[in-house]
Amino acid sequence: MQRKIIIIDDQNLFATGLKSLLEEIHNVIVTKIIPDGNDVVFKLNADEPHVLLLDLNLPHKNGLEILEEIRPIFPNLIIAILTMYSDENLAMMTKKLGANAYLNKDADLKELKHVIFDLKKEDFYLGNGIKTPINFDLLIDDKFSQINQLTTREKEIIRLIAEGKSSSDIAESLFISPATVQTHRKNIFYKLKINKVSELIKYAYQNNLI
Amino acid sequence: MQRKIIIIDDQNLFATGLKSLLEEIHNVIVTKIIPDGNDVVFKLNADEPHVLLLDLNLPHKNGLEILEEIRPIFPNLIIAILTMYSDENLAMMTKKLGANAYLNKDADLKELKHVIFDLKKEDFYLGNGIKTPINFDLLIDDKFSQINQLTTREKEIIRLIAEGKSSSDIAESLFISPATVQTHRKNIFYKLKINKVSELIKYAYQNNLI
DNA sequence: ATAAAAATACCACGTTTAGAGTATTGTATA
DNA sequence: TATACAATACTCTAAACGTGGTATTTTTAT
Repeated sequence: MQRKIIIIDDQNLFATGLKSLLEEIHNVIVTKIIPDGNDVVFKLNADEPHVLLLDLNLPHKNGLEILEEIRPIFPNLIIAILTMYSDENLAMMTKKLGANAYLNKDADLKELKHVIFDLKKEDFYLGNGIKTPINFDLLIDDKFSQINQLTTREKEIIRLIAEGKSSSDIAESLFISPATVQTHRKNIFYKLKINKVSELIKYAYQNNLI
Repeated sequence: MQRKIIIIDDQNLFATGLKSLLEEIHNVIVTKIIPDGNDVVFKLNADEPHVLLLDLNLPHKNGLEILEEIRPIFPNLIIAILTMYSDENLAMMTKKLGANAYLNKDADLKELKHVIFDLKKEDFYLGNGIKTPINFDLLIDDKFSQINQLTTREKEIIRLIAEGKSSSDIAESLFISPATVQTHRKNIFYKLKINKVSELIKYAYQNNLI
């Protein structure tokens, strides 16, 4: 049977290249490439695709948000995350949010074919490139809750720290007291179970906070 | 006339997708996809390609090193950098090393066609997605010399700092005195004209040092 | 309307950095 | 064989950070 696919990816060359590659497969058609998170529900409704290939790193609205938004609306849609991050924890997070597959952009065509033709809506396929974490479910909840525990203000401050600003710099630019920045810092460190700026920035980069 | 292309990119899906896309163009053939920096000279020699599409973010050996290595050996080859980084400074660096184009992976097919068919060996084409820096040549020399000024040990220490290690942690794992680590730290900061760990890590991420 | 969560702000203390020096040893290479 | 560069190591000082508290106000959600 024919499979209709939609790609959500902001890297034009990757998306069009992938489309070209997929359409070499018999019975596969890419009906749309969506470069950002705007009006995704509307665009999916129009095409009634079988499979959605979803990047995480999108401008403004990220893939996790999109996933969270569309999963309840399209319960039968096969949603495959297709990202450059081989992060097991991230993968488990997307599983929690209802994704059906997590693939690295380093994946091969065979894996994609498997995702497109074989997956059922209750399945979760983890790409070959991604190592399953040992502490599995524990880790999931941990990281998942970690990121959700961060408040807007805290994330804002993380970004400023990552830009290379000191506590007093941040205080100035947010018009708050340096002491407050210190408190936020303290809370961030506590929530993320870290204790150095360097770890914070590493965390921020690896978890797409920047 | 026919144009033979080689792609060096470790993201399999991107590379094969791009191949598929390019070969839809009349007279274009992708003769090889190279997933790492090993034996590039040998592999290029065998195919005699007209155009090389080179990613920067490769495992073990990075694109800059490959560029530096092959440019003198293949003076007539059109080398186009194709990367996810829209960093003007990085672009200027590759220009210095003899690249003929710098494209973002967000580029469109028109730009690629231009690169493949129109560029002469003395040209340098800067992709649409990349903003030209104001201080241009100044910046080039600056950043270029900056990165080359870093010694092996210094880069090693940057990586350890970025992993979240303190000076004493690093001292322990390298079997040197904390004072020495401090000295390296000082020199790194001086060379990069920065003064905070956060700036260092930002620099490291943005310049592909991690 | 009220409880919970987020954002604000302070004190106090010890640790770690960043910045400025100086200096010795080993290793290339011109 | 000089000379430069890299790697090593030290002192000292001031500033910034990390860690433990406590406490008030504002916002959000029930």
